[in-house]
Amino acid sequence: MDTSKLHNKVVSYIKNEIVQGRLLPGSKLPTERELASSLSMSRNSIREGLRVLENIGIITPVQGSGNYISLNFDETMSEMLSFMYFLKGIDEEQVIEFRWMIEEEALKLSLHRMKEEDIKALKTNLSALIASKNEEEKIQYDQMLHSTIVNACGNDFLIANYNAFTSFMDSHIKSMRQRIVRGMESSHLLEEAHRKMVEGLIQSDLDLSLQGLHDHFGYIEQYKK
Amino acid sequence: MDTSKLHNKVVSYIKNEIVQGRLLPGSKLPTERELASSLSMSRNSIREGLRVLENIGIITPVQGSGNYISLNFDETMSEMLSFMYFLKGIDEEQVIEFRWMIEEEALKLSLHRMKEEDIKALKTNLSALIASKNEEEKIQYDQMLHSTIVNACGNDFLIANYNAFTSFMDSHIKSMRQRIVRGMESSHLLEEAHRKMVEGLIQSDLDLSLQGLHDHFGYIEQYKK
DNA sequence: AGAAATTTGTTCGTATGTATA
DNA sequence: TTATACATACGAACAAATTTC
Repeated sequence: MDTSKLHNKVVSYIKNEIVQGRLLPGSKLPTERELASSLSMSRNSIREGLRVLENIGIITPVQGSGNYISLNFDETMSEMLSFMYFLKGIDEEQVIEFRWMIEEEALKLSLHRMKEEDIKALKTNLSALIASKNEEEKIQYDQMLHSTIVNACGNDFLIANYNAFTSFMDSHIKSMRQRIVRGMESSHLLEEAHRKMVEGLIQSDLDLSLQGLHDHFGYIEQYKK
Repeated sequence: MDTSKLHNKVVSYIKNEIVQGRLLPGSKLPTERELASSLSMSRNSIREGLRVLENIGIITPVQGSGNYISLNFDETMSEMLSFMYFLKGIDEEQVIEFRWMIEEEALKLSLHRMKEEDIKALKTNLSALIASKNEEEKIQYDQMLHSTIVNACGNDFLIANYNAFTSFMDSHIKSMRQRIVRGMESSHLLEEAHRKMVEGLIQSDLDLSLQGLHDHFGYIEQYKK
């Protein structure tokens, strides 16, 4: 870490306190004045460091009370992805392509790692998806179903990536899910794709699951040749 | 974006300037005093906002000169991944698993997207890997070869993820590459794995490429059943 | 080459709004 | 309700690095 800037002193200090187990989620940090005193730096520099920690998702400041350990990185990652999207002018095909990749790999992992409650949740989501009448509901249950699958995969990096990406998609390309849902010529095809995914997961049938995923995203021809 | 805090004013202001195309990479921001004046806030608050922008990777401050648009998110992502790694106590198998997933998907994409120069670079890397005598060199060329493949895949999200992850691995689990290299019982196996990957890519033979990748990471039994 | 001006880095002091006991 | 503790915010000043003349 860059130690040339003074404000990074408090960043690495707090990080280290967390790593050492002396600060846990919910813990209250020393007051800004105390930090300034103990680290021998001004309160302004302390505050600049705290803004970095806040931005990373490590702390949450509460005026009048104090700074608290929070530990939620998804939002920051999502913000960065959003900005990348704008700046690089990334086209939507790349977005779908990436989402497809993540979900395919998650599917492979979840196949053998799903717990009873995950399967139960999947069945519920699928039923709700099929039962839902309007597009808005379909989109909602579609999202929940995919999220359930990925969050059961057991790989924290993959999960964090997906959650950040999902949050990014929902805030900046809201219409994407809608277009995917509409892209399935009839709602029957959409239901069928999800049914395959869920059935495959329950029966540990990878090919069936992947076929469902393929049906779901398959209208992108560029990917997978 | 949270607008309750004053310092976020400058964050959204600069972001918007970039999105509007009025600030490009390399552009110099108005001075802190100018920003303070034009946004009607103190220099201290401006600076807190600039620390956020710096942390995201949007600007790079230069003492005595100014703040400049930079746009490199890899480092921030890498830092967050690092911290996730520490905090969640993620085991190394998950790390390798995630890397494997990324590389496998990148391989599939690169197979049809590699340019002449990429193939040339691959051949060079492979030769250098085979020719290298000591372990340190092997590790270096191993890294370059994998990086070449991923960066040819054409998906910016995947590439950003890989670069962040690579940077994270190299700074926190330096020994991982070493162990992979040593994990191949003889250096012949390591060379063979890479040869398959490169040959497969050149001949558009996906199975051969994937087999090479599998040989490379295959000592993890948990993944891929 | 060197001095002056500019700009970020850092500090101190002060005032205000919010939370908590 | 009051008092205390705390984060939020401002302004002025000096140090250090860079740019300009």
